[in-house]
Amino acid sequence: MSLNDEEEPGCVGEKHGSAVSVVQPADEKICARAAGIFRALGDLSRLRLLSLLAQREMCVTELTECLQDNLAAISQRLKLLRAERIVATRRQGKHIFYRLADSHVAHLIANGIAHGEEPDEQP
Amino acid sequence: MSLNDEEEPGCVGEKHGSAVSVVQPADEKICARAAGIFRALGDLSRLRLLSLLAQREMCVTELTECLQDNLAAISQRLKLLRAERIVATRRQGKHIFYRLADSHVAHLIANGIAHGEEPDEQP
DNA sequence: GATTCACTTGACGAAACGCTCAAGTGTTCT
DNA sequence: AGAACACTTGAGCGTTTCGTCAAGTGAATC
Repeated sequence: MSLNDEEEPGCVGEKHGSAVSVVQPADEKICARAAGIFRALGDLSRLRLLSLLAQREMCVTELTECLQDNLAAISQRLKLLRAERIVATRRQGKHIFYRLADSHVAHLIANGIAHGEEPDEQP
Repeated sequence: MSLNDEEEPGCVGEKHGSAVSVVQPADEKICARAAGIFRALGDLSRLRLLSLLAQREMCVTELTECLQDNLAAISQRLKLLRAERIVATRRQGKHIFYRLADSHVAHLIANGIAHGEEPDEQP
């Protein structure tokens, strides 16, 4: 006989081979958009940049100073973040100011970093 | 004279070249951990998988059915998600059940997908 | 204890990514 | 108009990532 308490090895009470209670993943387009955002946030350099923009609006030169990095590299990162509509821009004379595009993105970043702060959780 | 309303082109009211009000990015380790999590979530296949685990615990075979994909591919994805401590496992006889590792991760995923649902926001 | 089921893992090639350099655009100042 | 400033962009290149295949592990069953 079987050693475990379950009546059968079937996962959800259904026979294994049959696709009876197949759970559907979230809508494809929605998932793709979400994955795009997560991918954009999933790079240390970009996330550092965003953690600055989460504090306040900044122009590219200022970001370059704060991050101590190559101007072109930062511009490339901003380009990607713009493409994912994670940041928005505003021109003022010679400067172009970047900010987080919306509050939703801001929350996502804040939550992610908050999670990063935690030592670990295991209930 | 200048065409814009600002008194000077300086970004934050400070002269541009000087690093007076240099904002610091979030702590390095924390950022790195957060970026790691975001990177792991930033892949369509993995996010689809996680959107299933957000609904309930599942074993690998069941995930394979739901996602209609190669077993080894899914196992590799799970390996990565395990390494980032985004999912946790539980063995029961021959089956290994996967679930989201903690509620924080669950929220992050839910928020990301919720954002993906929105048409757009521009205040 | 040998076989089957349910996975996991290592290796390899293809594709995606991120950085750097050099050149280009747009705006302001002289 | 020309020079200077503040970026942006395209191309090239080394690195990383992903999926696939074949082989390996561990628990249950025969």
